[in-house]
Amino acid sequence: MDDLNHFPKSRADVVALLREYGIAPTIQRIKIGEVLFSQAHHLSAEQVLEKVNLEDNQVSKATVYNTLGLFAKQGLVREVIVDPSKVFYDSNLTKHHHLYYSDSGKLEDISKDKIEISKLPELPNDIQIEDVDVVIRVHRN
Amino acid sequence: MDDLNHFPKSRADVVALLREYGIAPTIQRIKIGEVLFSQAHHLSAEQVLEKVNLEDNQVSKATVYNTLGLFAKQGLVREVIVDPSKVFYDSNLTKHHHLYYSDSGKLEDISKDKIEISKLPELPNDIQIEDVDVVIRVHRN
DNA sequence: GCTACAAATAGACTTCGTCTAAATAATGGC
DNA sequence: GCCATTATTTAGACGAAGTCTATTTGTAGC
Repeated sequence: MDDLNHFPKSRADVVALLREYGIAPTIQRIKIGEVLFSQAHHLSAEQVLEKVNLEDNQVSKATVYNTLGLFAKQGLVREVIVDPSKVFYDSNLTKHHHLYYSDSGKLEDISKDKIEISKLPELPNDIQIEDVDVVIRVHRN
Repeated sequence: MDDLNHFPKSRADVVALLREYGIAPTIQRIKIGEVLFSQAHHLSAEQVLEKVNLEDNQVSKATVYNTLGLFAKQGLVREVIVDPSKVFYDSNLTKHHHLYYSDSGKLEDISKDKIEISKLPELPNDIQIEDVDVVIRVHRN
């Protein structure tokens, strides 16, 4: 598999990425993908909606929400739940953790090698782990 | 300091707890405290509102939200942000982590000794760490 | 071009949470 | 105790994020 985390991605890259994750590439999905994968960042659904419709109203709210949900389900983006008021969609496909500024609402990545979890609990067999999220909540003095 | 985590707490216990955390014990705050500290659990604001007003309408919505916010600010309860649709208030005062079932929305505690974080990133001096939250997101097969 | 299914749409609606302005305690000074 | 001041509570309007429904549009196979 090629490097999944080069940014920005061309339209063709986005189409390939969608296919790779089993998602039929429609015009709207490609557009949303281009917004997400233009760089490694964290966008709320509302921000995606806004960015997608900068020129003209082209993608509806329902489609943005549906598409982000689909992307997340297929593992193409990661839902980051740190802000009580909205979900962030993270286009960084590599494993990593998060630093959240509760005063400003800003969200930053922490690379995987900066945090080490040396012990995890045992879980029943019928339970699937989706993710182990580490969030360091901070604020400025 | 006495054991902060015996449940259930009497009315007098709740009053003492509020005082200990610098919160003036009003009728409404005591009532909300009694609901929270009747056991170690995770309640949403709406659930607290409902439980507090089982008999009669006694505490308003605004007061419940204000009070939970105040309790959290003073460190009396912990806000747990794992569910995209609502905040949970955790009455377990000891350090611990969380197991979240994304299918059912159920939230469980994981005791501190089951997870070991052996390395954390260095952060600038002007930044205060509020919390290091570890959430294991799982679902049933 | 038909048929059948997948995807997108507008806009109403729900839910959680916040805000405002007014009423009701509680507190300190005397 | 009485007044002035401050803290707390309240009802209900409001806002933001996200969901739902019914309809329309697009697409694939034939």
